[in-house]
Amino acid sequence: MATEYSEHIESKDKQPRTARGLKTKRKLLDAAALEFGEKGFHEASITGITQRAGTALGSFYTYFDSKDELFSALVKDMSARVKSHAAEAMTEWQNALEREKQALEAFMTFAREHKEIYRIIDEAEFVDPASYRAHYEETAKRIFERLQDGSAAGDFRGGLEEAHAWAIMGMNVFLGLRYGIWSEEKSPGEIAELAKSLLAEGIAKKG
Amino acid sequence: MATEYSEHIESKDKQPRTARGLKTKRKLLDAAALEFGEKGFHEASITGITQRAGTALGSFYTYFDSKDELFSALVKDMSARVKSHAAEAMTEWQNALEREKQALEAFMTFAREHKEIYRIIDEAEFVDPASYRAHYEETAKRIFERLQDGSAAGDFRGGLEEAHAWAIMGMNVFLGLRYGIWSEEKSPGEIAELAKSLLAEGIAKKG
DNA sequence: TTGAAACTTGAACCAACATTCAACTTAGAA
DNA sequence: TTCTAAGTTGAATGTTGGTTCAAGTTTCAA
Repeated sequence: MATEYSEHIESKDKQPRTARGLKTKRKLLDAAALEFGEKGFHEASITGITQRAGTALGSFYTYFDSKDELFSALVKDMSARVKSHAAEAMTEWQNALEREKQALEAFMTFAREHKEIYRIIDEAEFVDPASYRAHYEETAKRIFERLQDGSAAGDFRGGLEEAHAWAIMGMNVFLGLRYGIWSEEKSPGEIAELAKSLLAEGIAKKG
Repeated sequence: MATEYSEHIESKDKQPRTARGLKTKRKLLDAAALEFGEKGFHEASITGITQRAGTALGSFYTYFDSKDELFSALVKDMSARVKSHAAEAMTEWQNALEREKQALEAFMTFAREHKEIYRIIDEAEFVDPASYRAHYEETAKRIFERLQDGSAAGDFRGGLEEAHAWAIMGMNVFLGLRYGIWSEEKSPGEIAELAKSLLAEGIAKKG
């Protein structure tokens, strides 16, 4: 899983200046995502990261100021990647409801390919609370905007609030955890379809 | 907030045998809930806990085998308390939809009074994964049973699955975080009503 | 009243890392 | 080719904080 780490990951004056340095930094970043995903922030060690990366312990500090700073960068990166992955998956759509389905399906697919994501973002609640909060607030805002679009387009009813976005986000996160990470007994498509119908008409008996 | 800690908290041979011991243990438990809730597992220290409790460092080990064991007990206790608090709030109900509303409202009220709960249960993902999983699996199972009851009673449609329960749980957890812990700009009643209508009829435009 | 069990105390121990650093190697511009 | 900046290395440092323990105090049943 080759990954592109974006600018926010670069700290002030620790940018690699040669091809060799760039390669080393990328190895460290990828190793760190694995290590943190597997062991969690506190159980993970710099030694473990540099061992996975195949570099010396000291090299870590050539590119990062601290363990916290690295983790923080990783959280922001993960957050950005979920976002862009979902965005890509929602290019063509005719119906706002269908679009929500696509968003969940894309998220679940991404989660299956990057099981570290839950551990890293969840642990940010403790290690980097600001990023944790920012991640969910931004995600909710994005969902809310889609809801408003949907209302304007006549697909959704009016009067939808920020809270509806939070409800949907919570639904997505938990479905992703249960059916993306803990087990794969149901496909993202199935789960997304089920969520879509819940969103469309609720679960009350008609009549 | 005086709390009752239930049996699972007692470890094999470390039960207090006198009134004095019982009192000390309870002080430690309450202090721990605060300390963990405030700082999280790793930032919290035994020293901090015993200081809050007003006991000597060594006393901690008269009642607990380790920091992990204590945390584990606390997670199970919190989980049990959320459960029983919700159960109490759902005594009288005529309609399954109304009952779900009551469950969420009770949960949010509980969360506001015990803001530690999120940090403690969330951090269990790292410190005591088995308890974390058990908490959510049991909660989902309980919701699923209510859904089946509701279908049988003719309030909910048929064909509801475990995944619906997970979706509802996720919704509740995130609404609780956003409007119970992060801000209190909306009352539990308002939020619960909003969730009820989402659950009842979804958000698609009728017609 | 008394003595053994229960409980309390906090200094000392110890292992686990995060971080530093000075010596060394490599890259690549001039 | 040469020379300096960039990068690499891993042993050593230092701190933090969980856990132990031996000496003291309190409880309470007999």
